[in-house]
Amino acid sequence: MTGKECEVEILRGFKDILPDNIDKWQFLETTARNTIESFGFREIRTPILEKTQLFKRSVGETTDIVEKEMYTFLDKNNESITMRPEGTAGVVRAYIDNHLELSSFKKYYYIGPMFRYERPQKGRLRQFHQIGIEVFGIDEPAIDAEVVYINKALLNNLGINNVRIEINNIGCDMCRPNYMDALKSYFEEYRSQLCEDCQKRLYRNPLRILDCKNEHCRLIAKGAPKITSFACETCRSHYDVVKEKLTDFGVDFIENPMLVRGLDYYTKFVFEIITDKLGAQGTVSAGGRYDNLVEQLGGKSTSGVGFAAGEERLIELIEDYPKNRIDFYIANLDVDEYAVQIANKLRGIGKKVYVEYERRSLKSMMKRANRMNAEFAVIIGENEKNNRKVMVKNLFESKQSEYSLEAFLDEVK
RNA sequence: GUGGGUAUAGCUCAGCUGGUAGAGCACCAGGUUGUGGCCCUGGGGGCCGUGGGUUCAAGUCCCACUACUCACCCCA
Repeated sequence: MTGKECEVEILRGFKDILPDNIDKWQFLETTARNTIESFGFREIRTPILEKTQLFKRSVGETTDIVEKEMYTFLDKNNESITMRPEGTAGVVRAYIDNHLELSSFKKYYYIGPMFRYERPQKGRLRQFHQIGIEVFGIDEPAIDAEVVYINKALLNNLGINNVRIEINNIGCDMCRPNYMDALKSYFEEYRSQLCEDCQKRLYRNPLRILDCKNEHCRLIAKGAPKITSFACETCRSHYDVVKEKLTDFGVDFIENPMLVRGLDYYTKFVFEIITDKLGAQGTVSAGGRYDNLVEQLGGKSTSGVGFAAGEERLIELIEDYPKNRIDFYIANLDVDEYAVQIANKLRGIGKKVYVEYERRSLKSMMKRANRMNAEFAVIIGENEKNNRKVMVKNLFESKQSEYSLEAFLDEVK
């Protein structure tokens, strides 16, 4: 990009999705809709802008997302508004706002852009896209397992198989504080040996130390107390049943007691789907249960469970997908009216038709037809027009023949 | 916010120890008065990211800035 001629440039961390790439995106999103809807979920669309407070209260005041990654502005009324950094908060807000707890419907999904002000790198952008599902008011552990199952089904339908599913129990308000205390006192003994970041984490969120990539910290973390010995009976049995159901549903998983989620609202069961093909950002999808969030945001106490998958990360993993192409390329040798007449007839029966209006040699038109991967070229000039005929070439089979217009339209029906 | 790498044609990149730009792909045209995919020929297009310095001479060396990229932090 030789800056000069391009004074208008895209923002850092933002990306255009060009037609060359769009087939993949459309495949991803239609596959996601079909898969998720096949489980009885329905789409919900919530605004990109919400009051800043919503995210502070749901995601957590002290998380990095809220502390340094949000696109937050004052609107003309001096109200602080934020571009959504994740999807769950908005859906929960809509659930409460619209009194959806009174509806018998509990299963929602969304697809759309999210915004986080971070340094871009592989698999990470400032505007990125997520596909997520949320289930409200179902406490049975089976639904947790179904959420994971749906996620796995989605990946399978996209042809993505080389992933692992990691799960963990992170406890609830009752038992997590005890566990946090135990972690704190354990790590305090090794304080001087921890990396700089972990020394900070020790007081902010000791759970995160479990997640550290530093080799030495990992060693220390290995000996740290496990949630299993602190989880309350409710959390423990919930988690155990989720595991049973996952097995029943045929979902392979790995238990990872070091698995931690970055958002504050998670409780009990959490999971992550990970690939090793994406560099440092291996998490393709993640989710879990959030039993306090609805109440925390002012709704009636209602449990929740869901996941969010990163579209850009999924895109990188998709290998096979249907390519869009046109059915008919009309090589129009200066007979616009006749060309349009034919094209519209074809469109009327659901065909994709590209009409060439540029005056160029037939040779170059045929080249274009080929590049567009058109199945047929319809060649028409004065001759064809005057005799109400069309010259049709099948570009896949390289066969050509002349038809009367009527016979041709009859043929393609 | 911090660290590493990169910056030459629309795209991917070559350009040795400094002598004033190249390939492949793409695009356009021709080889076929109205016919694609392969092949051949030709063509357009670059103040070599920006600014400064060293030098007779800088794409090439030095400095700064900017952008991109990868990684840390954190996350999908």
